[in-house]
Amino acid sequence: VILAFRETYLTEDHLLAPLIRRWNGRAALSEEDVRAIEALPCNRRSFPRNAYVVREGSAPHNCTLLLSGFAYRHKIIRDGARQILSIHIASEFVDLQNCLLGHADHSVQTLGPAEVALIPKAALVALSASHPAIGRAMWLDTLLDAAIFREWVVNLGRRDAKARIAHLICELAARMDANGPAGDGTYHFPLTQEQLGDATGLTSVHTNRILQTLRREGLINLRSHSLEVLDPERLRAVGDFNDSYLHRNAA
Amino acid sequence: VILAFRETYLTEDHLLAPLIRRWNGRAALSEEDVRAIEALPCNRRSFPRNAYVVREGSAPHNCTLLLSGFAYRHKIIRDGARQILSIHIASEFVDLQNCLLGHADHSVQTLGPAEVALIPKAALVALSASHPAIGRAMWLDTLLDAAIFREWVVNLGRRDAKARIAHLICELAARMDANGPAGDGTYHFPLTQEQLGDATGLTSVHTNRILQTLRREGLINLRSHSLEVLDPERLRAVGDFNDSYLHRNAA
DNA sequence: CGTATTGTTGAGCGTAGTCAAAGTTAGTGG
DNA sequence: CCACTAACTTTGACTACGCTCAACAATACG
Repeated sequence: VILAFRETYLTEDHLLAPLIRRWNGRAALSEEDVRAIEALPCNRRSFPRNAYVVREGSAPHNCTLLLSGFAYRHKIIRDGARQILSIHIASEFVDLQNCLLGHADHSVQTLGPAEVALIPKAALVALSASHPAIGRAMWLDTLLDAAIFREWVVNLGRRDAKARIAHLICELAARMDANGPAGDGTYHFPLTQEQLGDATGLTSVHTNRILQTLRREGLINLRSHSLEVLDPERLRAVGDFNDSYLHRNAA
Repeated sequence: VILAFRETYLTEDHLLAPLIRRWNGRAALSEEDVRAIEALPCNRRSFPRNAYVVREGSAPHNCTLLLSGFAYRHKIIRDGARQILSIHIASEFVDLQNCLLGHADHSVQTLGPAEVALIPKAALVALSASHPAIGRAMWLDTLLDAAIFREWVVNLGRRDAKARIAHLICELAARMDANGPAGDGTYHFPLTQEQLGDATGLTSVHTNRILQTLRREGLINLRSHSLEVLDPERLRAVGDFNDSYLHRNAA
């Protein structure tokens, strides 16, 4: 609404419109920038649930923008245990780092069915060099990614199981609120309890027990793939959640 | 040696020479790029041990390049517990993210005395826009940072105490090897056991016990601030360490 | 040389893990 | 549409890794 004047030259039905909208929301892109993004070669692709988008060790030549659905990144360690590194929602890149890194150091998988746009990494790198505002937007995306990783380090290293799970729920809710207009505290929550455990460094059994106490205490209602945050303020307190690491005002 | 032809236009005694050398080591910078870096406004500053370089919540207008010594980044959570997020060695930026993020989401502190170069963040941002190769180098620095954070997430989430500590030691040794020509398996290791615990999500008491078993098993020799890696291969096995996440060949 | 910091040890405890089984839900094919 | 199956969730009993608290020893430093 406020940004309407900026958007006169946006093509709403372009495949990359969600990306342009997200970047434009923090610092205005010039019309030339927008045209250059719209001119990127890209392909739409659909994935079923649990499909691998990127495999650890591979050398992808595309970057993947998530258009709809959810995806997660993870590493498998020697003994077969899995650690989830991040959860991604629509309009985010799931593997922007592969623009400059030669091989993928972790895998990316869908949660539920998802649609993506594949963009050749060479085209993105060239664009970042020729259009400084876009280069800056990609760099900032990387910085925001890293800020979330740092908070996860804290979550795993220094919070107990209940706080870890509450924190993760708060983070996802906050990020989804930022994307859509949100409102009623109800979210699509696509993680199984096993995946939630793999994201928080816990077993699925213990995750289950903690979720029961969060339910019993009237903080959340989570069943099937639907999450209801009943008492956001207390949940944030339990999870020691402070959204400043998300840098919502960053430009 | 191999890069000698590139380095004819490098000024070896410039304050930012370590930075130029590091960046030049992965992808050749043009003479114009090097001149632009050398023209950056910057100030040398010395810090004593345990000095705060950046405080969480502040809005710095400089970025800090570590010239000598060590520094670490950390967050303090509500109950006072500390989580160390990363350890930095000479020639690395300790807070490059503050170029684009408005406020620091964590603190940076020295280990031992350290010398730094302070560069106005506005100058770095401008340079990244006007010189694509430099913008790319900064973006890559951020990506490498993030890759290490991801590995730490795995370390904290899915490895037991012994593997966590072994892994951290392997990582630091590998990064120091990459910097200096290294060789004999002896390193300056500036962390106290309490700090080592804060980096691995453990208490100092348990860290102490684990270090004793690593010593007893003939893997390392760590006393005072001197680390000797006695059996690198077995240490890597114990720590489930694979250096591919460090992307040593990235350009 | 004295004091603060860092490292070491012991005893007891608690959070989270393991293993195994049963219950529930969702998805698939006849 | 229902039956069957696979995936996911829940429960219980037992275990263990790492924490807490407290005291003491060694080292570094002014």
